[in-house]
Amino acid sequence: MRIGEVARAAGVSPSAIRYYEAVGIMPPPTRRNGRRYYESQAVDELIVLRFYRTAGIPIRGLASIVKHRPGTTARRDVWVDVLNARIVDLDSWIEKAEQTRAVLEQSKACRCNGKRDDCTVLQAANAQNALSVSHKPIID
Amino acid sequence: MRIGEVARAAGVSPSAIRYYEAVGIMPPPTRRNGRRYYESQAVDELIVLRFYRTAGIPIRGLASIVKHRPGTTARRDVWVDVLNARIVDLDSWIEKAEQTRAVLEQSKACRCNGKRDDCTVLQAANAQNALSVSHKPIID
DNA sequence: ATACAAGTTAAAGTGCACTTTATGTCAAGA
DNA sequence: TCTTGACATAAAGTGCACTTTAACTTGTAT
Repeated sequence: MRIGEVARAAGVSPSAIRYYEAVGIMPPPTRRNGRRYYESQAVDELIVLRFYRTAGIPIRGLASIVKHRPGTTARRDVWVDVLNARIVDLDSWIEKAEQTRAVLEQSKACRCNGKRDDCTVLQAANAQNALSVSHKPIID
Repeated sequence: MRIGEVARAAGVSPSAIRYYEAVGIMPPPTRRNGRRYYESQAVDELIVLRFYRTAGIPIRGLASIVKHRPGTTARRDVWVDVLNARIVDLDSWIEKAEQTRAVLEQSKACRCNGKRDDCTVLQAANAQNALSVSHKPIID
């Protein structure tokens, strides 16, 4: 299969596939006349990659996760560790998002009309900012 | 107050304040000898801005939300609409994150050893990718 | 023979929200 | 007076994950 067909089958763009190859998370396929030719297995690899990306695992993290994936010369424990790390991140992110949602909801009730001490938004802001542990985006 | 003091009090950087002014979400303060001098109220404004940013509202969205904030010549309904929109976004994001977490958890059990049909990761990937509604990061 | 789709590369562009840098000005304390 | 720190600006840089562009080659159908 050539790159276009693989791309359609896996639901990613050809340029993304080339990019994945360039950064080392997809193995370079065989070439004929300069063109890339893939085994059908490559589609599965890309589907899994897309899954990990959708799950918010950054490209940097994928390098190690791809190496230790089941079905390769793998260390399952390494792979599971990476997944667990991501799950922990997701959990803390969800917690934070729920807090934020609550504060947002609460602040809608603000009727301060410019009076600082009546301002629910400002109170919420102070509360929220106080406990703001920095969180990076987990999913995009 | 000069910019440094305001920045410390609000927990943002001076350069961020200048940036907010440049993009129009902070009003330009008075100047003396070229320097910015702020009223103490500006600290509150910045705390609220920081709160909105932490809640994942992008700069673009802040322009309209700032204009209609309580205590200004505001239209409360516009402001509440923007907050509601963000809450809806957050909700769908949280739902997605929880799904992803579950799929990640489930895929840890994979024992496929290279056999395509036994691969829990691939199955999870297919399931997840099938329902992937595109979600932008809500919080950073 | 020729047109067209699909592939190739390197390099630059995108979007977001700032930060960093380079260069210069201003006010106050020793 | 001199130094220091805080401020000013414009422009470029950062990080991430690709995408887009420009210029070129290849395979296939008519």
